[in-house]
Amino acid sequence: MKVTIKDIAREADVSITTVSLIINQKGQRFSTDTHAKVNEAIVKLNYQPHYFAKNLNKTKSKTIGFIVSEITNPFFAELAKVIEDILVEQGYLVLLCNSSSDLAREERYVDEMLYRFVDGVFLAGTVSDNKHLLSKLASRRVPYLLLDRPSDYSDTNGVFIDDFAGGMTATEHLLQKGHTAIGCITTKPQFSNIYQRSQGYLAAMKAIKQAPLLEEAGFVNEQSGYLAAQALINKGVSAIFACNDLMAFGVYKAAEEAGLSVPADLSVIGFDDINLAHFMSPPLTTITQPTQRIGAIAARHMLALIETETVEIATTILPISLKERESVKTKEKR
Amino acid sequence: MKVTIKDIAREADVSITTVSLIINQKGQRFSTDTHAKVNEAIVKLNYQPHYFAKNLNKTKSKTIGFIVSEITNPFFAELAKVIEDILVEQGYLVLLCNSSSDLAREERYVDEMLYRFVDGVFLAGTVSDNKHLLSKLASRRVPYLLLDRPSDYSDTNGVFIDDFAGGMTATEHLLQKGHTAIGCITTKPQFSNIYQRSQGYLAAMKAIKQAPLLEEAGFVNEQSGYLAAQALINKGVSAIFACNDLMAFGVYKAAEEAGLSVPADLSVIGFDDINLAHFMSPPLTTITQPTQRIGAIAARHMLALIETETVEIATTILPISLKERESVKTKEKR
DNA sequence: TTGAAAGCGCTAACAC
DNA sequence: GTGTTAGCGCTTTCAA
Repeated sequence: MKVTIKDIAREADVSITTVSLIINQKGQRFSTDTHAKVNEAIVKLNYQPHYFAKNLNKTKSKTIGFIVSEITNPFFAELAKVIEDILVEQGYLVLLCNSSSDLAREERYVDEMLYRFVDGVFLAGTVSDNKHLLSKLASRRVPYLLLDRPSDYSDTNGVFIDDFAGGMTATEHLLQKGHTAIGCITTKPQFSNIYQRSQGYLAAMKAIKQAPLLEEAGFVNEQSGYLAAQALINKGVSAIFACNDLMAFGVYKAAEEAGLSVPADLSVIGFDDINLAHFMSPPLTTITQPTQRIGAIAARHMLALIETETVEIATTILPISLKERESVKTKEKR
Repeated sequence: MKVTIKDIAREADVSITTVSLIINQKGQRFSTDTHAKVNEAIVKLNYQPHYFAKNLNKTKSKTIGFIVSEITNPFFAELAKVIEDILVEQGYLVLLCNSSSDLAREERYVDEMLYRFVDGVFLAGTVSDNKHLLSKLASRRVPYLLLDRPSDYSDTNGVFIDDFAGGMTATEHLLQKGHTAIGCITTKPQFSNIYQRSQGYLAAMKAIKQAPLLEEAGFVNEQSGYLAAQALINKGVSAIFACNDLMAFGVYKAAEEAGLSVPADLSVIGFDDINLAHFMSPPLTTITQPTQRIGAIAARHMLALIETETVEIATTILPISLKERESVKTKEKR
């Protein structure tokens, strides 16, 4: 059967307390000899601690939950990967769950995670109307960190970017290049951060008194972007700001089908700067999210929250930047 | 503090045995009245079972491990999503871990998963030289299922596709379209399934006595595909078979930089049929993996393995199909 | 129909 | 320096 601490104690001819303390690095007080005997027995019998027994009267598990709205969106996959790398390095295992932006499912995940005594949970791009869910976490005193999309309830720990500024930057870039008939593909206000990007667009358009051409996509994926782009193209835009890179893929497709060449006939700008943006034809000009930094800061912050046991509120907003590639061209005057 | 079974027993004025049995649907023998009392108490006190205590003398955890070689490859993200959807539906939680094709890391994950008493583990696209890892799983009698890439040790449960046939199909399609100078971007033999695709290519080329032009990419991503494509283009190919869709992105880029238009000057065919393939410019002709089916079969198989407690070996090989889009064009005779 | 009590493997307060 | 022992919350055997 399974080797237990008892077997080690018998083998090393000491008490189980001794073994337990030595295993948990709390055995300074024991003689070198005792240490040696115990360690030998552990190796000899190939002892492995028992997860459930070890944690029975603890509330931690060296496991961290990560709920993501859409794992097939490379932006989230890249972010999850960065964070997991750091956390694994620190001895944690990550329970990565895909919610498909379904609030009920997110709550279900939180329940399951709480049941399993996760040490903390990340919520990346999840539904923002999540008061109930967050209060569950809070009442169990489990630290959580929101990523990408803030909650509708302001006082939450999280790492975000300045979406509004990103939207403005993207739009201003297009404006600078001489475009005026600029369309923007946004989404429902519920996807608050993405919606903010289009608010930035609106602000930039308003600043120079240009009429905005906003199109609301159903989801924030390629297909939605494609459909919305068709509508915008019909309205005669010369440039489109897609509120994420995935939707920009859809814009490229709609342009091609309409016989429009990017960027000669239609300029396109995205948002996120996923790895693939560089490999699109033409390479996509986009707003870069500092994914590595977001991940690094988030992981460190989580570790701090877990280890210090303080559930302090701290929000980090990281700056974005414009990444110019080849999908935007100066609009020629006629 | 936490509400325990003891509190319920006191509240309902029965013994803890009674409560335990009723909670675990083993209380047929109790009176309706007793059932009612217990259930009321559970609701009233908002009782939640204690994960660690409940599992203390069990070897299951309603958690399933999923090790994936590269979560940022949409193919794996899509596959993981399909499987997770089914498993969650069945009451399991998935421990999704990204290994970046690092064997040591995969072993580490297996250890951690075993430590946490996962009910089973999926290995998707992981390193095939994994005898040691698999034997750990086997000796603990934890069912596992390989996906995408078989192990170098034949007798493993798994769901795969016919990679060799896929490679042949892709190549034959190019041949049929009149191409003869066909390059193929493969990878190291260690990535056995992807390598098999290029073996299919080689077989198809050999069958009509055409000299193959194989280029080995370092990794199986966009950048590697890009570099390999440059080399192939320099050799004057008129068509390229990229052994996965991600590499095809790199081919598109290399073509563009070389001033070649796809498919007019260069035909390209991929492998996997990720969602994005449809949105590339031009839409990528590729070999379709039946991701939904793979996932469904794998999930069902895993559930069966877990529930029947039999660790039977069964390998499923699913057929692939050619998905014609617009990246392949008939080669004109000069 | 119901309950008492042993025990799962480990931790930690306390005693020596 | 080291060991005894009482739990942690739950399941399960056995007795009533």
